[in-house]
Amino acid sequence: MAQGKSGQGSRKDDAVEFGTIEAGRRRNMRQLLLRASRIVNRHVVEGLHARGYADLRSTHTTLLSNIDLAGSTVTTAADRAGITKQAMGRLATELEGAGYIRVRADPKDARARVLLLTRTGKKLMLDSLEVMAELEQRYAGSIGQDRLVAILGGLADFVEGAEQA
Amino acid sequence: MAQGKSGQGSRKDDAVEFGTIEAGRRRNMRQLLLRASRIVNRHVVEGLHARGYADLRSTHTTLLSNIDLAGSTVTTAADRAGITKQAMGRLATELEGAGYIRVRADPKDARARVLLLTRTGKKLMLDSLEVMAELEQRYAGSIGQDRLVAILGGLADFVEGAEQA
DNA sequence: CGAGTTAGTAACCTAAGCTTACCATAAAAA
DNA sequence: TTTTTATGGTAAGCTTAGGTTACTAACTCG
Repeated sequence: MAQGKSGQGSRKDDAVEFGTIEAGRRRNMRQLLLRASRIVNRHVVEGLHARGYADLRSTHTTLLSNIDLAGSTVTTAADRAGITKQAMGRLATELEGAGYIRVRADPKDARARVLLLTRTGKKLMLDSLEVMAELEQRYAGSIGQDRLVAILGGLADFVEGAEQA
Repeated sequence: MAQGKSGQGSRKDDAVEFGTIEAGRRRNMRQLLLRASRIVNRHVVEGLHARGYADLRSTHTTLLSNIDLAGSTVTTAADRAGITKQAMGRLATELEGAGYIRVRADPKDARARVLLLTRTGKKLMLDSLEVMAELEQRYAGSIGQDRLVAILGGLADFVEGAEQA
């Protein structure tokens, strides 16, 4: 609960210590992450649309960036992406319907369905990599390459560290 | 995760250049931000619940961390938070119903509604600041204080820079 | 004073994921 | 070889967090 410091406000209603509030208000980690990811998501969608992928949403890249060229199962991709297999399965259905991936049976496991890129899907993959690369360049130009790298590296470690805990 | 580029690169279907894909696949900014913010959100909720605020969701701190102690209007808080006033208005309704804030008419503007913390709300504010402080300490312990600071500072500049563009 | 702007609300929509429940197959145990 | 348990996947529905459109009431400025 509250930190038991002494100095307090004069009015009854203010009988709570507030020395630290303004400090805490600045750069709230939760809010920064939220806003940053909204910004990036918006930019990714814009970039994709600008390249003619009108039917794609940014989350579709979650599948793309988590399958191997040789093909990956739904569960594997989901694990890598850090989402449930149901969520990944839905992405797969959508991308399959749009012709970007095709789904093959796994010869070693009749339960598994292997996702792999079609020709169109590979083009999409390249384009989406390009979108991200352009965005990162733009961001680097704005806040500095070194700081961007620091963010990405730090975030990667953070995510990795926090997810096994 | 390796699965190098050496697969079946010779088939017709693979006639697209893929040299850069593996590189792009690592540490995707969009995905990192998304996962990191999910993690932090979850931790915030856990921390709040652990302190007895069972009825709160993490987004409620979006209001808390964007109003002044002297009171702020819905629109001001929304602007600071980077969300619409409708969204902030809803948060205000919820927090008012739960007794954490109270809403007063603005003497200078009959349209405006000023949000300010109740006694309980101030306690909540302190507790939520404490939650964040603890989390940040925990994160600093995991990835290092300096890297955490770099992330927060970098993100703050990123958000600021990107939002006016 | 009237035109346009701003604070706020209401109703509905969207995105992205999660939970619970279930089936079919595979792998481990008995 | 059965039985049991774990795993890949799907389905249906829920949750979170926010946005869009549309509107009212009040403010501001020429």
